[in-house]
Amino acid sequence: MPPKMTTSSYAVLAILDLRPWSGYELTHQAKRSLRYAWPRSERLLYSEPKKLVRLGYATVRKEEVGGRSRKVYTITDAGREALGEWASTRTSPPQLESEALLRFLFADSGSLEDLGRALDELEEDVGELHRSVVDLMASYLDEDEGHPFPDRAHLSVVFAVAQLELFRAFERWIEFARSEAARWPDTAGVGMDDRIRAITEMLARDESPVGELEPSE
Amino acid sequence: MPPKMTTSSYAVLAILDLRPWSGYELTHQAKRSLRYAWPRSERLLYSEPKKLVRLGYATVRKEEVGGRSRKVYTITDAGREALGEWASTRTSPPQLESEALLRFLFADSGSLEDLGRALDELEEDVGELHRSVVDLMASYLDEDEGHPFPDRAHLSVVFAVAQLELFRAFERWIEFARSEAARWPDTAGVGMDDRIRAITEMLARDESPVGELEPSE
DNA sequence: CGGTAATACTGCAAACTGCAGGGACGAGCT
DNA sequence: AGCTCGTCCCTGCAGTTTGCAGTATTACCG
Repeated sequence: MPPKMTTSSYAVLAILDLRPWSGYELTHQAKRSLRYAWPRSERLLYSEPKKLVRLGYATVRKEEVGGRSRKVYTITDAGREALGEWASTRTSPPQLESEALLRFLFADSGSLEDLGRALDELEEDVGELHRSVVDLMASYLDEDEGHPFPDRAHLSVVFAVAQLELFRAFERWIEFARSEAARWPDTAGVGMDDRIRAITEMLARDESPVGELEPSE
Repeated sequence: MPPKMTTSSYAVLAILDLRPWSGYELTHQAKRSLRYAWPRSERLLYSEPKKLVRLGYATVRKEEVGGRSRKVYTITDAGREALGEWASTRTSPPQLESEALLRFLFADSGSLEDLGRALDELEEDVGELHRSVVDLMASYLDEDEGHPFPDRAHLSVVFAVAQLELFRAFERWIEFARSEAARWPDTAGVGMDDRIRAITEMLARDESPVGELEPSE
């Protein structure tokens, strides 16, 4: 049986469609683009192109650059065809993985300080991603640098808008969560008090309490 | 060597801290809570409690409910202690996985219709999650239902605020992306035109183009 | 009396991750 | 001349996680 094409395989194939890359370059390119919508380990990114070769969707050639060898992968016509077919299949639903949010949900296992730290860490992590996207946009405008694939700029820029909207949503929530937690005497036992009930009522009406509700005391 | 505690193990342990559950109940409870911040397969959720038992963090007892047997897991003191220690460790950075966003980034592998469909599918999937959270909030206010663990309501409600902020951010972006794509003659070859440059400049200044910029024509 | 759904799991192959390891090269330091 | 440090360029392996198939009982509906 031939190996199965996963979404990760198609993601790598799509990168290969931009230009030929060595395994090493590919993992680093993926770190800059895939990371924001399809995060995968470096290890997998080294393995996928081999699978693509076995399936006839790519070819390898070994290059020797001064004693150091590298494997350069190139997409084939069959590979481009497979990509086109992928574009017409149903996408899988989006998934968010956040240990900090998980900690928040089960914050009564720890102290208020633990909760505060989890929020700080989330802010730090999101802030780092946020800055890196803003910097990337600045580099697209730079006269010397510019976009690595200028005629694809519309896709990566509108894609970046999605990231920044999500980061901003996270940051707004962190503020909100901090101001709520500030009035809790402890992580446990607050329950459905008047304020929490008011927030729940807004949510049940699909309204946002963030920035709308007066901060409590 | 004893098995290693992963974040998933702690997540299951935290659910077990609420009350004892059977494996079956646990997987269904997890589907309603973990899903939004730490999505894991049903299969894993059946395996984790066994590991917790091997580590002494939980105990099992077999119950016979009318010929049908079930394994009920209960947290131990050692388990509660482990939970407390988990609360003080560094959280891992948040990660988003969205095949629809991935498709958008590589939309030039397909047609404009493919792109539109990917956005429709994302809207559908996010809408479903969005509605399920709103419904959950309504059930917390219901006189008959209420919150399953009333004194934990503050945590799950503020947690739900995060979900809804993120869903709204997604939905706003989908609108924006659709209106941008509407003026593209094709998925490929638009590149850094005046409008995309204007958006890039806003992003590089960390401003949001969503709802700010006039819709094009 | 048969069909479908819900209850309540387990086994297994395949996908994916993290870490360790291993050479070769270039730059900078002593 | 020899040394370390960082970057280049991957591979092997053990362990985690997923998806699917399979199993067996009870409950409800027509």
